[in-house]
Amino acid sequence: MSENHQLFGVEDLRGKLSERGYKMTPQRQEILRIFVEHSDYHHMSAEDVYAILQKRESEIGLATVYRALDLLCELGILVKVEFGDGCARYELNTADPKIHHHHHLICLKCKKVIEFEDDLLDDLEATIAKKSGFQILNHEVKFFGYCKDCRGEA
Amino acid sequence: MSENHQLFGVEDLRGKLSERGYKMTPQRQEILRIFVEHSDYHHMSAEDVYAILQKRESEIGLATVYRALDLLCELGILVKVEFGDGCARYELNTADPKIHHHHHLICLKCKKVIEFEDDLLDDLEATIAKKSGFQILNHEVKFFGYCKDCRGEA
DNA sequence: TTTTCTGCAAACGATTTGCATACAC
DNA sequence: GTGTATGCAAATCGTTTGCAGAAAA
Repeated sequence: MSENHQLFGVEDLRGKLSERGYKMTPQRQEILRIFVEHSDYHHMSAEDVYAILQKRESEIGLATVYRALDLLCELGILVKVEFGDGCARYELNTADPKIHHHHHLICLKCKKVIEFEDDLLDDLEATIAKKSGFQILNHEVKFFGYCKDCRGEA
Repeated sequence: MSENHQLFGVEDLRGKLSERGYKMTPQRQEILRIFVEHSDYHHMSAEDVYAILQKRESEIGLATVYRALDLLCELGILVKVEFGDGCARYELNTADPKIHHHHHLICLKCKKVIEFEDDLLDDLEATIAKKSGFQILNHEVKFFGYCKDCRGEA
């Protein structure tokens, strides 16, 4: 498990919060810490986070988890992702989105989600910006198909 | 409004259904027809489809709409897309997905969804297939940012 | 005739909200 | 002290499901 300061420190959080008139609370701190500590998992749902909190005998309620996740997204600390299974997941937004973008490979058979660390969308973004006048801040790419283990059976 | 035979005819539907042991029903036919007739809109939600049916004084229930949409996706006739607003949309899957892929540009301010007709992901798919052994059947790309009208105000 | 499909209403699960209290500033 | 945040429970909303009757094969 990584230390807090590696990815996102308490003071970074306090700063971003107060910038926008929000308050620092132990709940928000702890929920963010869960993402930092589990940064190897990627994408956790609100229920996942809540389950971890309960294992720690935390008193934090599910509604607070949802509110904190929303807020952390608004601050650009987390990113919301949806895989089409009816529940949203959240991941740490790494410092420079241009550098660390990754894609999700979703297996239609076993429902596994594989991360693919590579971006290669800069050209496409430039093309789109030029043709449409759209200012792109972020993107989300999902590939659907069969993973190595399932491709034979389908 | 286009004629049925241009995009997807009744007999195509009957064929795909019976291939897999499903039955042709007027409900399924009508729901598909709505997509063909509104192919200029793209992505309609179940509620959108239901609203159109009600305007036509159809007796088709919402549950049937959901079931038909699922089925049409399973048959590869429709494609399900999610924009993160908590309700799924569906679009006609054009005959050859390799040819007609498009991307969605989602404006963070006015929530408008703009279609961008261009793909350019073949190289990326090839790279992923080679590196990960994942067999890609389909992909979904969303870009988040500000549209031409909103980019000044943000 | 047999099986699948439909419509309705009830159930469901993820997320949001109202409210009184507790806490950060 | 003031305004925001919390926890709880209830409400909401999109979607799914159970069931009895209707329709396709």
